[in-house]
Formats: sequence, structure tokens, C-alpha cells
Amino acid sequence: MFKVTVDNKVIESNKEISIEELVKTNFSYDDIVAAKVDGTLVDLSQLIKSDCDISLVKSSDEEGLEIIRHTCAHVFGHAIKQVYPETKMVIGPTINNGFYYDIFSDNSISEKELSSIEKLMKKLSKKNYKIIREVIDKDKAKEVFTKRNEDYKLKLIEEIPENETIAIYHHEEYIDMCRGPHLTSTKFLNFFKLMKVSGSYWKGDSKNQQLQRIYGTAWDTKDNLKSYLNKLEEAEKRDHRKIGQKLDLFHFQEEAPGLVFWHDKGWSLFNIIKDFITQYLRVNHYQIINTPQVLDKSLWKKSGHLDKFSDLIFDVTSESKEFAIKPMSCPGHIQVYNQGLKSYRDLPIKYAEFGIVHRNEPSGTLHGLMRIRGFTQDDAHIFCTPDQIESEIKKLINDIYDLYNTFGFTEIKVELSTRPEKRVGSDEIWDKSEKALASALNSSSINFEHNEGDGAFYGPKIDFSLLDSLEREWQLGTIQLDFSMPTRLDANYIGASGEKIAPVMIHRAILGSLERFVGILLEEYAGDLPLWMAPVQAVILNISENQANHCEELADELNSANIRCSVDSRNEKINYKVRHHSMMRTPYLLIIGDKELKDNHISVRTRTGEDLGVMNVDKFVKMVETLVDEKSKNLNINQE
RNA sequence: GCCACCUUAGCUCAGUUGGCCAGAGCAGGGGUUUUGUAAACCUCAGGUCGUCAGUUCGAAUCUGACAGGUGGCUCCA
Repeated sequence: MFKVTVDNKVIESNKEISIEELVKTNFSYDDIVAAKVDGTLVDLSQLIKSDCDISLVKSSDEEGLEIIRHTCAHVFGHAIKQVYPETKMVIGPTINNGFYYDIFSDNSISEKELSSIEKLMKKLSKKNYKIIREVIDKDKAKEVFTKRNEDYKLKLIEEIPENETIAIYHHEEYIDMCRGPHLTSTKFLNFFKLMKVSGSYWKGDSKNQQLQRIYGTAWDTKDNLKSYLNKLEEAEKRDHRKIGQKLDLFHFQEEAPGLVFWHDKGWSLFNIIKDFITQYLRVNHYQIINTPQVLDKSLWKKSGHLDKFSDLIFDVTSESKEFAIKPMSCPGHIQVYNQGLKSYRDLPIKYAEFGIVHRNEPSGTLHGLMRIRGFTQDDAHIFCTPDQIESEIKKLINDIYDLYNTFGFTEIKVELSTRPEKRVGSDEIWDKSEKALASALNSSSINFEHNEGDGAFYGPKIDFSLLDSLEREWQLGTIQLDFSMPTRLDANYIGASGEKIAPVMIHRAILGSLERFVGILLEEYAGDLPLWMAPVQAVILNISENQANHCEELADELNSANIRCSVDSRNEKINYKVRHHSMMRTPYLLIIGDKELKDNHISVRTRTGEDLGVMNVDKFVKMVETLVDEKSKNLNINQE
């Protein structure tokens, strides 16, 4: 006789019983997909024979969804082996919102085929067959997968420690190896979709065998599947490339892959952001400098960039001399630092540059404004003593958060990368600086992930990332400690006792690439930029020709008052113009008819269709000034 | 760079199994209209169907190469 507590209900039993059976006989639930026995996630087929505490996992729970997705990956395996029996299964993990399966097959799977494979999966899941878990030892596992010609599964088995048991799951004739848990039948597997195919590599290494990866999504209900697919569609509309074209901000063309043609309004936005950062730099005692775009290769050789990153460097040859277009600004900044002697009393010295850098990124990695070959970094280098590291870092972290918040970003992913195997600098200085970075993060009570061994060879770093509309991560800010380059490029300062010492260099970018940042901003706001960043803040629309001249005068007046304003006096109906400029996401539409002309008033409408009523110009100017000063997201001062 | 896919007018897209001068809507030009808060009406023009080669009596449509792009993978100072 033993006692089991299931969701606070105590059940007694005197014979071994599966959780599934236990639930069936004691509850009327129909959405249980797995269970946790004393906190450990297990299959429902698990047998219970002694006292324990069980909590049930529902299909709608995060863990339940993951199980559905995991099992869905297996059913994909079941299906693909029926279509192409010689397919070799590799790995099929769950990911956010779904799963993928890496396979090896001589048949290349195209996206067109996915719907027919999906149909077969549906057919299999409709059979509502039992999924049977079997625990076997390593030798038996080898035997099973040797028989099935599953070369990759065999490689995986090799990596499993001796005397560890292995679980395999039987899906009718299909067998997959997996820790589980899994569904006990395909009953809960109804709402899924195969999404896309991609290439991938065995062990994620491009030197290894190329595999095919099939992505899918799976949900507990039809509605959840539908709303996920809808969400993707909505996200697509926020794509910065589409918005950029619609709002006439920038374009790309074939002759300049990975390089931006900025149009007036896009460049205006770019410069608003740049000016905002410039203001920050002034207040925080940066020296704003500018260094050459093209430098002799000997300098890049000396800095170490040429050895490490030669593939990414654009070459220029002139009169038999070889130059490189700068891929980063640091060597240039050291040249400025090296002009004249520096004393320990001068430190920290901070050089900032909106450095335009070019990197010949592989064609397959380019992505709109997010990943390009020529971009502008809000780059700076802080030359300081080891003792100054921590306070400088702490300040930077806080500033980065403040600045991101000002732009409206609150979800920021932070990663701390520590010493890699191949590195320069003594262990003491690594200890000290890793500690400095971690304690700076901790003291600002910031959640961050550790990336052991992912630091640069010259020092540890902190990276800050934001998400785009499809929740892809893009790195923006970075703070990197560097113990190498100052020495390589002969930078030093005179210490208190007169000796020459190499300074520590902190590379840091706040927005990272301004281009990428514009991309992220556009997706975050779906083009509805807050007033202070809107390239055109107001457009004046006349009702008829009678008011056209007055509109021009009004525009001059508003522009003089620092409101970015244009006039649309085309011979069109007001409805047409309102629609047009609403779609262009201009924050304010100022409408002038005979009434407004007579009273010298403006009728104010926002891009979202809100009518702010008729007011005089002064009141409008004051409202805009206030909202811009506050960097508000609102267009109406009365909004709380 | 690798895998799959895509490329037709300024934009968004139609173009059936290869078959007469390749279509639509919006945008644009010209007229009419002088308009009151999300699309007035008439009319005109606009395309070497990404590029180059090939198959064919005939190619936007089939094949190949290349370019650019999209989604991933790898990479990312």
C-alpha cells in the first residue's frame, strides 16, 4: 500500500499503476499530457509503485506545449521516413513556438513538399496510435539504430556516458531516441504546421556535413495555432524594410549589396538619433573626433586585425601601396591618443566617433538595415587605468539602460562573455576585469546571461541586445575591455612614479550600429515614430486653393519654431490628403480652411485619427515643444 | 559562404498545360472639380517579364550559369 498525492488529492493504491491510469480512474481531466513526479517531468506511462507527489502537466502549460512540440517532431520523423525511407534522422529539439528536425537525405526537401508531408503527419496523428516508451541499455540502442541505418543517432549514442540508460520511443514502425517525456498517443497532436526548410550543419559546424533542417510549429488548440500564425503575419507588416519603402526612408539596390541609400526622411531620422547621442557625449566629457576611412594595411597588421579578419576587410590599392577601408575605429583612436604625452592625471580619456565602418560580410548574412556591409557605429574608446575600470563600466551600463529606455526599449538582453582559451593578458587582470564587469552588472541589479569562454581574445565583454518584430535578437550595445591593443599600438601614459604604462582600453558602443538601431526602432514602433524622432512632425493641409499661401507662411512659422513641417497644397480633396498623410504616419495633420484662415487657427488631427480641435499656432507650438522635450510617445498633452 | 525559395510597370500583384501586340489596382502626367478630417471623376503614358546563354517554329512560362533578395545555417571586431 502506498500513497500518492496528485494535485493535492491523496490517492491510495496497493498495486503498481501508470500515471495515465491513475488520472483516468480518479479525475475527469482530458488535457493531461505529462506529469511531474516529485518535481521530475515524466511520461504518463510511468509506473508508480511508492509514495510520491505528482503534479499534472496540462496541454496548455508551457511544459505541456513543449511536449506536444517534441512529439510533433517525432511524428515528422515518422512521416519523412515513410516518404524517404533512406532519410537519416539527426536531432529534433523544441524551440520557441515549435520544433525543428535536422535530417540527412540525398533528396533535397523543398518548401513546396512540406504541405504534403504535413498531410501525411495529420493522417498519422489521426490514427491516434500509442506512443510506447522503452528503456534500453546502450548496446541495445546501438543494435536498434544500426539496424535502422541511423548513422547520426549512433554517433549520438556514442556520446552518452556508459551505464546510462537510453529511452526510445516507438511510433508504430518508426523509432526515435529521446530523453522525453512525450505524449502517450497522438491524441493531442492536431494543431501543427511545417513552416520552412533550411540548411544546417552537423554539430553546428560549417566544416561538417551539411544537413537539412525542417521547422514546424505545434499548439494545444486550433485558436492558438491560428493566433500564432496571425502574429507572424502582423510581424511581417512591421518589417523595417517594408516600412522603409512605404515611408520613403531608404532603399537598397543591386549595385551596392549590403549598403544603404538613405532618402531625405530616413537620413533625417538617422541624424535626430545621432544628435541625441552627440548631446549625451558632450555632457559626459567625450572628445568627439573623426579618423580616416582608409588606412595603410601596415597599421591593420600591427593591430592584429588583418590576421584575424582579413576576409572581412575591403582592400584599396593606390600607387602600389595597399590600404584597408576601416572595419573599426579603434586603431585610429589610438593614433589620436598617441599624439603627445599622456599623464595618469589625464585619464580617463574618452574618444568618441560616429565611425563609418565597412565589413565585407558574407552575402548570406545580409539583412536589411540589421546586417549590412557599411554602417555607422556610435563608437568610443575609453583609455583608463585598471582601477578606473569598474566605475567607468558601471556608469556605462546605467547610461545604456537610460538611453534605451528613452527610446522606449525596456526588454534588453544582457550577456557577459568571459575569457576564451586563446587570449592575451595575465590571469590576474582577467580575474579583475571579469569581476569588475560582473559586479557592475550586479550592482545595477541587471539580469544577465553568462557566456563562458565567449569573450574577445583581448578581454571580456558585455553585450546588449534587442528584439526585432519576429523576436530575432540583434546586438546593439557592447562594452569590451581590451588589454592588448594599447600595447600593440604603443599607447602609454606616464604613471605617478614616472614610468610608461599601457592604459586599459574600453571599447564601447551604445546603440552599436545606427543603421541597425533605426531598423529596430522602425519595427518596435511599426513606423509610428514618437514625435521627437518623426522626420516630419506635422503636415499642413489646405481645404482649397484659397488658403494655400497662408499654409506656406504657416509652415515657415512652424519650421522657425523648430517643428519639422511640410505643406500639401495639392489640388485634392481633404479626405484624400488626410488618408495619404495618415498612412505616411506623420504625427500631426494641420487642416486649414476658410474658417481657420479667418481666425488664424489650425485644426489639429493626429495620425491615429484623434481630433485635437481647433487651436492657435502658439498653443500648438507649446504642445509640440513639451511633448518633444519629454520625448513622449503621446501626441496629446492631455493624455495621461 | 552553405541549403531552400523568390525576382513581371515607381509600388502591390494577375498571367491557366510554352502560342496572336504581357494585364489590373494604386502611384505618376493631362483635363474637369475648389473640395471640411482615411481614396472625386475622365483621360494618357508607363514593362528587353533580374542578367546572360541554351532548348524550341515560338519562351515571362522549360534548362543552365550568374546577380540581387527572402527564410534559416555558419559567421558576426
